[in-house]
Amino acid sequence: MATTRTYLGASPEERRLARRETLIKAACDVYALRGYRGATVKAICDEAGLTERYFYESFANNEALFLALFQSVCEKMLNAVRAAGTAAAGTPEKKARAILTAYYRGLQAQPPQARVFVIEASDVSPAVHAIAGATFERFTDLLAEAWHGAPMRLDPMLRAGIAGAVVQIARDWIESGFARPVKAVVDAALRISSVLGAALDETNSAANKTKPVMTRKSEPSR
Amino acid sequence: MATTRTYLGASPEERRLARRETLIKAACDVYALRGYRGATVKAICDEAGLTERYFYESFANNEALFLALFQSVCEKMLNAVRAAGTAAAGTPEKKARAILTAYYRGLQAQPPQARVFVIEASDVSPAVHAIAGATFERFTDLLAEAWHGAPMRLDPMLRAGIAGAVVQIARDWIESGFARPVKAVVDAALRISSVLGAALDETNSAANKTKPVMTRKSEPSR
DNA sequence: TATTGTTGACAACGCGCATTGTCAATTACA
DNA sequence: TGTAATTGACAATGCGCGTTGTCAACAATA
Repeated sequence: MATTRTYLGASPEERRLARRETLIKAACDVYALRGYRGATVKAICDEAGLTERYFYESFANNEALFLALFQSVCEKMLNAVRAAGTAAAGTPEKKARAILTAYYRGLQAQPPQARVFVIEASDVSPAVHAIAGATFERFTDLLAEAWHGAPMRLDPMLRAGIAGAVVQIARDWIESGFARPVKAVVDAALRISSVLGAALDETNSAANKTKPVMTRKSEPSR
Repeated sequence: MATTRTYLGASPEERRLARRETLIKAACDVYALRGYRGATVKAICDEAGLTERYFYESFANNEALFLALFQSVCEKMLNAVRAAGTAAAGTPEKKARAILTAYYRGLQAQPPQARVFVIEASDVSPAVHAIAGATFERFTDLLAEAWHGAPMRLDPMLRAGIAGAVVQIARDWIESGFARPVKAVVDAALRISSVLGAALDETNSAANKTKPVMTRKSEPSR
């Protein structure tokens, strides 16, 4: 029962990876249709046209699949957003607007996925929660950099607040069925994120090289 | 099998309500200890010293109990916060600070409950989600009123953003084990909420009596 | 004290789903 | 073409927990 032969023109590894991809795509559809909670292993396998055995061949369980998918989605989102920020020339506000517009447009382009990955993801599991947190730390750093013009140390609580605002706006927008134009959504997020410009100017005017002396005792990241 | 006798000095209704209260208190402890997901009906009943029969006598299911408890917690929180805002005299900023301080202090006073009701509550069920949403609409209205000096129509997206910021700051703070002083937390939230002052002055300078003419097409509440 | 409402301990059933196992049909290769 | 790897369909098991039901022990009233 070794696994060594080519089959249908593909090596064992190729077949395994192909199945893995098939499962991921199927899972994405099922998540979008039923939500993560309602997505049973069987439903995903049916959608993929594969059996449970091949599910467990590539993933320890449903959560592991979701985690892999979520991680990839987050990376893509961050890349798109970073690119938009880099491409945008002009005032800090224009850069920040470009970042936020890229984010919300990305959601609007994939409504079912947006629902799953923005609204449901946070409480799928601690691991997913951690990825979401790290992703939005980076997202907010990009925003701060846009407003300030250079990489920036941010107060963790302020960063959390901005991230929370951006995400909550996304949630409400998604739940409303994208009832409002992107511009209105971006405007609200932009207005809130603008405190990054002011806040940074106040507290860290020259703190991007030397660490501030009055730093807090500890910094539990999340 | 009518239920009419006094028993241990209490009428049937009194006994039923006493059991209900016992269950609610027990549930609160179990939620705090294991989280909502880990709180089985049996665990709550064991903690209460009652049997499952009496659970279903007062609640349709676990979620119904949580909903009742959550609703009461939200009401108390809003009352406390409203009182703090009313009591605080002085500049808009001082009023807003009083509101936020009351909120975060309230969380700090009950760490396990804070974890459950701030972090877990949102995704217990759609009904709970709705309560949470409505609560923070009102919370943000209080903040806006503090900043502006009078009740105010708020852009829904802006309101969502502010609410998201306040809550996300709370979440991070709780997950850090309340690592930072309340003042630092309040400062961050206050800074973000300050856009309410600016935003309202811009868009609705005299709109608290007549509805603004340029109102948006529709307003899907959430 | 006898009867009946009331309570607590606990068994029993059902359901959904994850996870593993069986077996015949299909495909590659010697 | 025959043998062994590979696959798909599907049954079988196990587990957790919600929910309902049983029955003996306890308390109140006539």
